[in-house]
Amino acid sequence: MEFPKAYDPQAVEEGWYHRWLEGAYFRAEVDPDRTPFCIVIPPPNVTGILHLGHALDSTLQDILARWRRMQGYAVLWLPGTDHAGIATQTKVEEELRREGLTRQELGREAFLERVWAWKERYGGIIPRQLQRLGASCDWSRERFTLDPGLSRAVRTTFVRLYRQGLIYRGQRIINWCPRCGTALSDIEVEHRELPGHLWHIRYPAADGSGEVTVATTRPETMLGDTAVAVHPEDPRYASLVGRSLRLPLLGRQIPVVADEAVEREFGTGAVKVTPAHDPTDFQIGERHGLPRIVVIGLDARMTPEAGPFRDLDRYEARRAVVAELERQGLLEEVREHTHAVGHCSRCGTVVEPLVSDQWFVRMGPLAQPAARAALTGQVRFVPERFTRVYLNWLERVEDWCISRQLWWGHRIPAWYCPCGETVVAEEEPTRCPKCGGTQLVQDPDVLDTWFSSALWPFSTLGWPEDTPELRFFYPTAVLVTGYDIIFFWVARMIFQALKLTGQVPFRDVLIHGIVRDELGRKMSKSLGNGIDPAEVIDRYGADALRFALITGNSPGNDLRFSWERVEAGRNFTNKIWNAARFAWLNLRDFDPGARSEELELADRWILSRHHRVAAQATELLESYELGEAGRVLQEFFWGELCDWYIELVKERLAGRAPGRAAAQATLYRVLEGTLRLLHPFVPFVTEEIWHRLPGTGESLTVAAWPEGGAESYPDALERMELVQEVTRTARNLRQVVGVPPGRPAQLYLRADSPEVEEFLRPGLPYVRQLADLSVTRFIAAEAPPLRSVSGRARGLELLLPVEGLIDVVRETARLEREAAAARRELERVTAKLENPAFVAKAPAQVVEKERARRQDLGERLRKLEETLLALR
RNA sequence: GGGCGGUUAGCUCAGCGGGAGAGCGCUUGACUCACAUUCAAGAGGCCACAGGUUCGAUCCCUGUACCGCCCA
Repeated sequence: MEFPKAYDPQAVEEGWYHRWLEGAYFRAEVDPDRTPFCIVIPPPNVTGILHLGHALDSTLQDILARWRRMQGYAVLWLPGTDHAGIATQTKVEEELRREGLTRQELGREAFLERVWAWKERYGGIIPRQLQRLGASCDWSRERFTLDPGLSRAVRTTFVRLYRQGLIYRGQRIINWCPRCGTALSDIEVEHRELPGHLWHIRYPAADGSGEVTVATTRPETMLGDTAVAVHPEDPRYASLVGRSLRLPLLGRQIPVVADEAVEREFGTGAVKVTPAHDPTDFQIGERHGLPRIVVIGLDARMTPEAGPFRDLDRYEARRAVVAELERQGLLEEVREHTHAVGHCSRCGTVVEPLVSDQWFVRMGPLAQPAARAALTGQVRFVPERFTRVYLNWLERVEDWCISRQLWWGHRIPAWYCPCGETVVAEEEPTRCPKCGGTQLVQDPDVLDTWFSSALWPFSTLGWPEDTPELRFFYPTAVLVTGYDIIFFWVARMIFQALKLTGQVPFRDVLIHGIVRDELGRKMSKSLGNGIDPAEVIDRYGADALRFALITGNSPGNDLRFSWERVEAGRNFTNKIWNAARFAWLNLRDFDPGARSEELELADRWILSRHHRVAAQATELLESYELGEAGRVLQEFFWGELCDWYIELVKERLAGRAPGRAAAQATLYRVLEGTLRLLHPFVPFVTEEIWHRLPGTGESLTVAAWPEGGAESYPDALERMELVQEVTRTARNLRQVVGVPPGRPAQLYLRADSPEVEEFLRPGLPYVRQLADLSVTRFIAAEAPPLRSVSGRARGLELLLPVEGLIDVVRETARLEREAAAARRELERVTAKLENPAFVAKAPAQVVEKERARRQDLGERLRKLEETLLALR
């Protein structure tokens, strides 16, 4: 077998994914003997492509899934996509437009065939990209929101909620996107602050006695005014309430009403009321029984109700209305004014609030239990602060408009009879239950895509059937998603689950931030700053991308993408590869089954560290601190296993020092165990390496997770810490003196006490080896001074003899810097210890630590001053 | 207007009651028999500001400033 010097992800990733699929390691089975662990993927848009946000989201899920799988849970990570009503339909309509066609010309049936064909063509992209990322989904259970089973779940839900009065059809104000030609829910509207104007318009009294000035940002809607409202406690207008005004331009009489919704400070304190075109006005209209006059149509043009302004576009109408008011002297003033304007979150068009007949979900009765589930901890948000975001939304949520004037989606299961009867049923009714007529016509609209997504955690498991999967895997363990869809999706899943299954859909919700570009901007199509995960994988490998995405940021915060981080990830995978290569070269004659000989200090140290790190990683994963877990493992692998242990065992493995077999056994155990710990984070490189080691099994994906904690040698940990400190100081002295690399140096040690000397003694060969020293020798405290440079480690002094002259000036400066630092520290520590409150109240352990520090600092300072004196 | 997050090394970010950390960048040295996608040594920080709690605050509390996000 070959073991190239550099890791080449291209050469192994695809092959491993295939073998994982062949081995069916990701296949989830209902197994009552094991604990279930289920994650449903947030279904991406079926015809979309994977972006870095998905890559982050999926990596987090994959880490959890792989980790739990290794722990022995029955893991189901269920993949799938949603039909993304507006987005997909829009794409296909664009394609039609290029052919000079519209969907209306094509007709509903033929159009839907086109969309399905489109879905077949592009629907496989995302799953393939997830596979490249290494996602350990159970593809045999892949779902699509328009699958028959999931469609049935949608119909069942609709009918059930309708019968309970939780779904109704009614005339309410909705957000209309004139470009998409459909109603939108409140959260599909993005409010953007835009500069505009505040027009002050005079409305004369009907009887000619005076006038009222109203302020508005949308003068064109005045054509639909059916009242003017003032605050009931506003003394300025108290006498006006109940009187009539004459609406300018159209001349109809409208009343002045008093309503608490009016803000007295805004404009003049009197507002025009257009119930058909403003949500607040709609509510005022409801309270006062005002008529609703629709003056802006679905095409964003003025309706015949607008009289002389009919057929004008809404913005043309605005200009025309303002011009006419001005001509008639009714425009009192115009002020600059910025205000929030709603835009379609899908296409960016300014939405038009207007009254129309739509289907709604009554939110009051559903929101309350959903809030309680979070308050009682049945659903737990991680990080916790997102609970508030969720609760605040539920508190003030309005009824949810679920009908869309689209063709691509779940058709609303409601049929209308000419007799006026509405039939809501799961299956198409043959005749009207009221009049027996057969002229039933189905509602032409479809449901909001999120209506089906809201059922995802249980519809994918077979609901409304009582399937074994549903019974075993539901409620799911954790949902992983971005904070940007807490309202759209998370909240809706929770209230639907509680209503329909009587259970929460998941116990935990792990929220992450969004991935931004290198400049911190949101990635978007219009900016063209998106980065294709496939390109990153091509260049650096999936493991490098995964590692870059999950380290260096904290849960719930946004993450800035950077190629540098990916490069660092790639370097890490290469480091893992090469450490394994070293092991492989040195384990050719190793028998994992053989009894190992006695371990020495370094072996006991690295084993202790390994177990401690395993325990730490497990804890961090349990608390969803995946990035921190990854960081801890990287730090251990690189900073301890490679930089210290492997360097140390080189002598033994090469036969230049005794204890080769123990070194082999330890290296093998620690490396093999750490590969397991790293596998959820970087699955490809670890799997590839694992199979190159002797005595390993079928696949790392199903190898047991090392829980850690077992084997620990506290003395080895402490001793190695001192070895490291002495080594570092010795290396520093070498550098200071300018001993050329490769030329062994001599080092003398002067311990503060015999205990320190004894403690360090077993580690001395390590120091010699690592700092490239020919001799290390303890000398007595009173030994005559040497011509040397000195440094200090805890409890002892290091002396590196100098041949010839040393640069007295430089050395003096260096030592003075050190002495100054030591003095500062000593003062701080002394002040602390002289504070009786500290000694009395701080934990004994802390006080003891400070005392030891004072001791050591005092010693250090004394030695430094001695040396400085000698130099002068 | 309400809420949330951020302000820590040149850059990007971790840490969050007891000696300020990482990656990248920078300086110096080394192609040392796993790795130059590397190794060793080093420079660099009143942890935004002002109060408070505490024996002790980068960390907890209150407020201020600036940046960003969400909701109205």
